[in-house]
Amino acid sequence: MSTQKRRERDKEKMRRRILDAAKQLFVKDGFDNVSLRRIASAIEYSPAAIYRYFKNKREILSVLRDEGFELYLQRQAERMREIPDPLERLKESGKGYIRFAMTNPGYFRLMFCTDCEQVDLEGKWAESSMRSYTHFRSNVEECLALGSFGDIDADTVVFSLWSGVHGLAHLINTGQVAALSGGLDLDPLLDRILWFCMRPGDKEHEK
Amino acid sequence: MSTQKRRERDKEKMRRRILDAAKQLFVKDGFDNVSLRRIASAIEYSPAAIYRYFKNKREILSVLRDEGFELYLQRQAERMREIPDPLERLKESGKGYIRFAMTNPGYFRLMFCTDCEQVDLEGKWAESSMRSYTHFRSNVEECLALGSFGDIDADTVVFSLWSGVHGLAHLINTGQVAALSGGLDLDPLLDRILWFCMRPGDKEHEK
DNA sequence: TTCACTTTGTAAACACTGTTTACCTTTTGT
DNA sequence: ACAAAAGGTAAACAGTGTTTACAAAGTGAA
Repeated sequence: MSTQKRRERDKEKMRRRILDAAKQLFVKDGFDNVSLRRIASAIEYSPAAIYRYFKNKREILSVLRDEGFELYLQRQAERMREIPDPLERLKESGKGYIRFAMTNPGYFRLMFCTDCEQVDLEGKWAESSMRSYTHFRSNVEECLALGSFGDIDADTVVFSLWSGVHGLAHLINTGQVAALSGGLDLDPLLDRILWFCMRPGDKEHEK
Repeated sequence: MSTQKRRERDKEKMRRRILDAAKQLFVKDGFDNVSLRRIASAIEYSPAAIYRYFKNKREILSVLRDEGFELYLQRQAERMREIPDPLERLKESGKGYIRFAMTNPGYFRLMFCTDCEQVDLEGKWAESSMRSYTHFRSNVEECLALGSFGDIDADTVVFSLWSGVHGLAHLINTGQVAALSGGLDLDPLLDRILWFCMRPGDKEHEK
């Protein structure tokens, strides 16, 4: 009867325990520096037990990544609802991306910096990240409709801004900005960078 | 007498053999997926032999990274010498960066995507990458002197452009652009992106 | 209750990893 | 000729992800 449902709940509970333990460790020490034995001992089970719930270590990463995107997307969406102006909203979402990378460096790396192969189990690059991308893209298209960037196609703007924000986050994350900016106050610099990336373009396409 | 010098040359030759084998493997399969035993068997020595020439695996990476930067810098410098206009030169160096990332994905990751900790042996983030940065920065400053980006500080432009180009390279490298651009012709898109990133800014600082 | 069957957990093994140790041979400078 | 140093290695150490064989417990039906 309901035995089966209870067992399914139990199974889900166990998966959660594994995911929580793994997330904590991955975020702290990085995917490659966490062994299954450490995850196992964190939840006080044997290493082999984990394989009853996940087919391998990569699948754990994959699920965590998806959950992370879901959470990130939700928080982002909340904040963005309060900003009616598309361009202002675009800037703010860029700031959110950077803020996320700085406050959760481990999680950021998990979500945005692991290559497709490493996480991709069934040949489809997680669709949660796809949804994040779609949100961003429609925001850009709003701006374009208002003429914020002049006469230019969406793809160019989308990938330019995405690259800019992502690259900045990545450079901060790997410690390269800190190594080269030389004790500069980072926060106002970030604002200026975002402002620069999203500065208005020419109304006329040259040449 | 000259015995000592010959021995030093021999030692250097052996280091080269190790570096060459390691580079080939690292570039093909990634740092973490290459074992010392594979490097060792590639040069037909025992694994332990390598430790007579490098203190550990990370040091091999560190040296390769440095050499890579040296080479990259040299090639870049050659090309750039032929372009007198600073802004045009800046765009071209961005293209060089992307081209490098696309034609040598493994090497790109080795050089630009390994975090400081992983390669940093003596607490100093390799100075060869620093020189690359200095080159780029002075190019930006030339452009600023000509008013190419309006009235704005160097740091903002430097980090904006660096982020943009680096981020794009990284997104291409991890397969995310391919996954999302959906069969678009990449090459002309790249041109448009670079053109967009380096579009002229306002002459007047708003607000 | 008894019985087959599935589920859940584990110890042990497998084939790896980076690195260190002890030891041997060869080369060196005196 | 001889002590010292250098170059190379097999074996071991402690670790990795994963699989296997097996035991215990829970389940549903006779």
